[in-house]
This record gives sequence, structure tokens and C-alpha cells, in this order.
Amino acid sequence: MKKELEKTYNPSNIEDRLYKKWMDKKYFHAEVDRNKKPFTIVMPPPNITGQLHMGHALDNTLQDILIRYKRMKGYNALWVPGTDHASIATEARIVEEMRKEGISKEDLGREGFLERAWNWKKQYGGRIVSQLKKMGSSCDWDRERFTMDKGCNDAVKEVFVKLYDKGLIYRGERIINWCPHCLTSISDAEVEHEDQAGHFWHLKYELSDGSGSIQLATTRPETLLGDTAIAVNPKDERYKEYVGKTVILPIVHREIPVVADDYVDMEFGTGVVKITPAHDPNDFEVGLRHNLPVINVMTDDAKITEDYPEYAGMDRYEARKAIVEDLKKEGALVKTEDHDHNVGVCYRCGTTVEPRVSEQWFVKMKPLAEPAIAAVKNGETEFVPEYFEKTYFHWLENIRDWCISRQLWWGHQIPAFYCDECGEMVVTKEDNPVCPKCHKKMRQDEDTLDTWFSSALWPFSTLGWPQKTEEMEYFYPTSTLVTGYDIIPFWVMRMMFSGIEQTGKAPFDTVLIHGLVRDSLGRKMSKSLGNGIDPLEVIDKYGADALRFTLITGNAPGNDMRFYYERVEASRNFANKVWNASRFIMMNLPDEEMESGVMPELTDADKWIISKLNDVIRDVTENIDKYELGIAADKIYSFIWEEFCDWYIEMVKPRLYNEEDTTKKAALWTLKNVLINALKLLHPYMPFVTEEIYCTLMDNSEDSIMISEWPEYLDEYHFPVEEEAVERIKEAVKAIRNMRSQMNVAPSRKTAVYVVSESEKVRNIFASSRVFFATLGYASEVNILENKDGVEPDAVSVLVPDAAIYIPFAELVDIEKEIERLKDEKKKLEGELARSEKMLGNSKFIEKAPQSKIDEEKAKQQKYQKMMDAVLARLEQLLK
RNA sequence: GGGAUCUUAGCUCAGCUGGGAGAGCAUCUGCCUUACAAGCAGAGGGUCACAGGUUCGAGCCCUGUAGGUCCCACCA
Repeated sequence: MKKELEKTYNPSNIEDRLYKKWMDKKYFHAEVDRNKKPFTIVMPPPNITGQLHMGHALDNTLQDILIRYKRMKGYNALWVPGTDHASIATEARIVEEMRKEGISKEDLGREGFLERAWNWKKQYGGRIVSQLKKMGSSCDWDRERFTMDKGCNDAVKEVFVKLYDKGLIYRGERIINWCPHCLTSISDAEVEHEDQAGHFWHLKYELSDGSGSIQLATTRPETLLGDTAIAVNPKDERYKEYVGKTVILPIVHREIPVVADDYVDMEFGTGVVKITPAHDPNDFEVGLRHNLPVINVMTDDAKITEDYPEYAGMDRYEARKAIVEDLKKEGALVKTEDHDHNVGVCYRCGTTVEPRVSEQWFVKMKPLAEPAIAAVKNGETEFVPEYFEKTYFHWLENIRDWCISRQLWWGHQIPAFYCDECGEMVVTKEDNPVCPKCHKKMRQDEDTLDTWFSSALWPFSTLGWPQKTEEMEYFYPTSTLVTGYDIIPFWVMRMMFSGIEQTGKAPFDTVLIHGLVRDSLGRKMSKSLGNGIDPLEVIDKYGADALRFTLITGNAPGNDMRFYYERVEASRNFANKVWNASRFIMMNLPDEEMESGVMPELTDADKWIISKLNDVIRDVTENIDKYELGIAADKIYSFIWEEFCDWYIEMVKPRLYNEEDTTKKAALWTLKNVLINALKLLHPYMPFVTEEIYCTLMDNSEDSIMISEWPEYLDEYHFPVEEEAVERIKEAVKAIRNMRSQMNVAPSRKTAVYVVSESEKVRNIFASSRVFFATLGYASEVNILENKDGVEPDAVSVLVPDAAIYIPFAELVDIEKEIERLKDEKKKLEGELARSEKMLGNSKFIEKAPQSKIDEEKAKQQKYQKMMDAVLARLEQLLK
């Protein structure tokens, strides 16, 4: 029983059903199989707080295309999915939710809070997974992971302890970036910089010995409370005599030294800097060099501490105002200027970061960064596009130690334990160690680790590491990592050094970087702008295939793209085109099974499309192998729409409608086989529509296109002679259509066509293609002649290479217009010939250009010369 | 301040290692031709930002200029 496609293409009718089928049949699942080569991708785990957005849609479409392609090529393709606990983002969301209910973290306590967080994970973690499924993502859900599951926790502890034992993780009091809103430390990568309008306050400090005063300027007068020095450049003649003296800090009236330090820029401002080691990273360094005290003047939430009763409880900005007032009163304020300056803000909440001295855990980066740089330099891992390697190098070459402890509860708790009795500290994988000295129970460090600490281990923790699993052995290192350029410093870099340090191998051989999906005005999609487009809405309206196709076409790797509904519509129209062409073919296929293996006697047209398909198979395969997914998609698109639908199907129709036609079988065979192969090429991009058509077409004789074999280029399907013949016919048909259109001839009006050529070969080609002039060129009769003697006199003419086509339009023929057309044609040909002659007449071209180029040019010149002769002859005839 | 990237048709963008400028959308003209009006056939439209250079030959390579975007950066 032959199946049929629905009359209209309706993606929502097929997508969920097919996805379920794939799941049921376990097509996405990969097991270790030594007989096959592995191809592995680990999915960048989306945050459990998140909803699917266009960035995920793009990221996962790219991955799915690669995975589906490799799977069809015979690789053992594994795509490991999962989600990220996103400690800071999730905790912030939960705290916010609790705030609305009027409860705080402290009310619940650590355990109560974590319980609530796990419930959150249960509730929202699955949401994004089901959204990924709507995209058609063929990931191995049996291997789904979570960055805080047992396996990841084991990996985290393993790595932490190893790095600690090697001295690459240490605990220390340093200046770190503190977010007064999230109430935690954050890493350098988590700080964004933005320009803020501010002021420059010029202050006057009196020397303690009364010998004068010194002026300096500051953008942050409130930190003055914690100043422990002022600094000048040692080479600065102006201040040489002051170095070693002390000044009186205004308001506080503390005596602080004048120190000399190279850090100070003599050119900038007055060349004098106030030093606040507790609240500025540079000042902290200066403080270390000069042994200055560190005075913290702010609380966790950036309010002035109780140590300064006049300002206690004021936040940073209130205190700034109050202090400026007091400075004014004291006469220490010389002047105020407007000044824009660059401040760090928390990348999660946008709050201005407060540099702060506190005790934190750090990863020593230099020794880890070096091999990670080397792995890219020596090609073990490469970036696509290559220029992102520069971003990567830049980060690693300028990296500072990574602050990994967070004052949060949701995350991997740091595996460090303290003995309250003797103060002993132990770093261990054990859960409840006892103090090695006093054998008492120990207290675990309260802090958790930076989310990215566990994400950094994702490529191998998901494969079972630190256990020695078969998966680890077989699927690692993974093949391609697909991610946005904005994630390079957070994640790519850290996976690289973690992978190399822990496993000895870089975690992937290629990093495919993509850009951002922006709105139609080129703005970043964001919640605050409200310009985000929900991929699920697009899928509902146009189908996942259309969305996927839109996201990977018309865009080069690594570049941002704009999202337009018009483009989705165009993609949907393409899916519809494929659907209808398939429907047409199936309508014509006989009820009984065709012997699809045996190739019948083929016509030129059949061989032409097969040869074209063969080329597309080669090109598309090459393009995908080079990660040129957009280019490959374009080629499939134009092959299917232009070559296959607009030309081949149209050419083949007469053979289908004529039961007597002896070549009908060949036509059907070709239609079916070309369609099958085209569907296969398209499948990674449009998995649903191709599967639905394929299964209907194959009448269930095969299970799924997604596990079918990727087409291969075959020399025996290369038919240059037939290709040339059909291209000639296309030229002729196009020329006829063009002319008729210019003359406003209604399609209903058929006319005789005379094709004149001196070449027997060309006459034969046209003679055997008479039918195409009738069906595609509106001819009522076709005469093939050796010379134009037999042509009716009142005819218009069009010239194609090696032939002239005459169409008698008695009453329509306008000799003047005809002459005009020919003159235009002559002009064009003159241009072409001039170009050819210039090139061929250039002795240096003949000397240096490759022979193939020269031959090519000579052939062109000949062709145009022939056409020119024809034009001139025709003109002469008409002018008579 | 340093770096990356971009500037190609009205709009949004492709253009792989240098060898006659492309797509989608939009525009204009005809068509309900029994797969598809979510379609078919035709057409118009570009000094490839600017200035130099390398080359037989440059949208593509080099240098500089202008403008846009992004990333990094301790000028208080």
C-alpha cells in the first residue's frame, strides 16, 4: 500500500511525533563500539534558571547538524546533554523568590535552603530540556548530566584535592572583586566594565610637620577613611622632598606616610595618589610593597563600618556625599571636576563591584595557562574561525590567579575542613574527616566553588572521570566544542587547562565559535529591552526545521546575526517546496515497489541531474567538513529548488504523463533516487520534514533517514557530456522565455521555433530535446536547420552559443526593436571580446598565468567571436 | 590606551586557498500552467568605505585613513 503525504505541509503535525519515534528507537543513544570511530560533542549545559533563547537555539542547531551528519557518515556520534547549576544566578533567583515570601536564607538555614534549591532544580531543570527536544536535538538523553550530580561532585573533589596537593590551589587574603548585591566574591572574568559619569575631587593634605601641603585628586573620596598612605613617583622631582614625611589624612586626622612607587603616573593629575589598600587592587599592591596597613571600611553590603560612627550604616554613595561635604567644611576640598571613569560591575546583577580584601581560595594560573596556550599553538586544538585564538591567547597570557570561592550555598562546597580545637586544616575527598591531630570531627569550609570550576571539568566528568570508564577511554578527547565567543574566557579556556592538567589531553580538537543572535535592529536580545524572540513561538508558527535553517544560513561563522521573521518565512517556504516536490514525485510513483537498485537506461536530462547531484554531494560534504555549514546549506537549497524542482521536474513531466514513453521508468527512478539523496543532504539541517518524507517514500522499508548512509560522490555518476547538452538546452529555453517576456507574448500563445546551427553536434542535441521547447519554451513546432534559409522572414532571433533561434511573430515583429536588441547584444559582446583580447594580448599574462587559465580565456574568446559573427550577420540581414 | 572585527544591490548578509560580483527579502512586468500563489516565468539594481602598494590579474593579500561594533586595560 503506497502512502501519501498530506496535501499541505504542516510542521506541527509531524515534529513531536517524529521526535518521539527517534527517542523510542534509541537512535540518539551511543554505546562504546570499537568498530566505529567516535565523534563526540558535549553540550554547553544551559543554566537551570534559564528558558530556551535564540542563543541556545543557534548553539544546539549547530551541534545537532554536526552530530547528525557524522552519525550518517558512520561515526559513533555521541552528544552528551546536561544542565548547569549556575550557582550565583540560581541562588539569586531563589533568594529573590524567598524575599517576596518574606523569608531570608538565614531563616531557612543552609540545609533548608539547599532543599529548596534542589526543588527548584527539579521544577525548572527539566523545562529547558523539553525545549531542546522541540528543536530536534539528537542528544543522548540517557546520558544526561547535571553539574552538581554525584559524578560531577566526585570530579570536582578529585581536581580540587589534586591541585591543592600540587600547590596550585591556595587559600589567602587577597583583594578580590566583591558584589555587594550578590554578597559574594566574583572572578575577574565575571566583572564587566562600563563608563560612569563621576567627579574628580581635588583634595589638599597638610604635611604633619607643618611644612606645607600636597594636593591630589580622587574619584572615590569615601575610601579615604581607609587610606594608609599617599604615593608619588620616585622619579618625580616635584615631590622628592616629601617622600618619607607624613601627612594628615583629612577628616580622620590620621598620620599617614608619603611613599614612592613606580605605579604612580607623573603625568596624570597632580602626580599624587591616595592609597587605600583595602579597596583598590592597585593600592593593595602598593600596600604590599610598602608594608602598609589594610583598613577595611565597608561591610558586606558596601556600607561604612561601625568604626566610623559619623558615617556608619551609610552606603558607599551616601557616604561619598557626606564626606565631600565634610571635606568642604574642613577646607580640604580644593575643587571638583566632572570626570567619566570606568568601573567594574557584576556581570550577573550589574551592581558596581567593590574591591575588597578577604580570605579566599585561588587557583594559581600561570602553570596551568602555559600548556593550554601551547595546545592551541601546536594545533592540538584549533579554533574556527581561527581569529578567536587571539582572544584565547590574550586571556591566558594576561591571566591572574582565579578566585574560586564563593560566599554562596548553592554549589560544590569546598572540600577543606578545619579543626576548631587545634586549627588544623585538611583538604580531602572524604566527606567527614576527623582531625589528624586531635581526632575530632572537623568543620567544612562554608564556601562553595565558582560554577565554572565544575563546568571546566564537563568534557570528562560527563564521561565518568575520575573513574576509568570505557566511555572516557573511547569518547575522550571530544571532537568539537560549539559555543559563543562570549564564553571563551569563562569556559573554553578553563576546560582547556583543566582537561590538559587532569587528563593530559586537550578536551576537544576543534572549537567552533558562533556569534550572537540579535534582533532585527541589531540589538542584543535582552529581558530588559523586551526584544527577545522566543524560539518556541517561532517553532509553533513555522516549525523547528524552518527555525534551524534560518539560524545557520546567511551568516558566517563567528559573526553576529540578525533575526528576521522574513527569513524564517523563506526557510519555511523552502521546507514547503521540498514537501510539494516530494508529493509530486510520490503521486507519480507506481503502486508496486520499484526495483530501486538497478539503474535503467537514462536520458541526458536524467544524467544531467544525477551529475549535478553528484557535485553537490561532493561540495556539501567538503563544506561541512570545513565547518562551512551555511555555505553547504545554500548549495543544498539551490540544488533542490533551482536544479531539481525548476528544471529537472519540469523537464521530466512529459515523460510521466505519457504512458507510452519508454523512458518513463528512468524518469521515475531518477526522481526517486535524486530526491532520496537530496533529502539526506538536507537532513542534518531539517531533520523533521526530511524524515517524514523519507519514511513515506520508502514505505517503511527503512526505519529512518537519520540512520541512513550519507551520500557519496562517485566518479561513475559524473556525466560531463550530458551536462553540457542540458546546459545548452537551458540556455536556449531561457533565451526564448526572455525574449517572449520582453515582447509581452502571452504564455498561451504558442509559436513555431527554428533552431539554426552549423554544428551537427549541436543540432543533434536540440533535435533530441524538441519536447523541451514545447513544454518549457511554448513552441508549437520545432524545426532544426543547418542554415537559416528555411526560416520564415518575419521572425525575431535570439543567439545562444553555436546556434541561433528564430521565432516567427509576424504581426509582433518590430524590426526597429529587433535591431536595437541586436545592437545591445553587439555592445555586450564587444565588451567581452575587448576584455579577452586585452588579457590574451598581455604578454605577461601569457607568460605567468597558469595554462588552464589561458586556455579557458581562449575558449571564451572563440565562443564570443562566433556569437559576434552571428549578430553581425543578422544585423546585416535586417538592415537590408 | 591595546586588540579583534566589520564597511559588497533599497534592507539583511554570503563570497572557501586572488582568475569575469551572489542569495534571501523588497521593487517592477507577466502568469491560478493538474506538486507547490508558502508558487511559476522574466526584469531592474553594486567605482565591493577611501587612498596607496604587491601582482599578468585584487572584493579577497600588504600599508595607511575614515566610520561602526565588540573585547581587553590599574591612569588614581
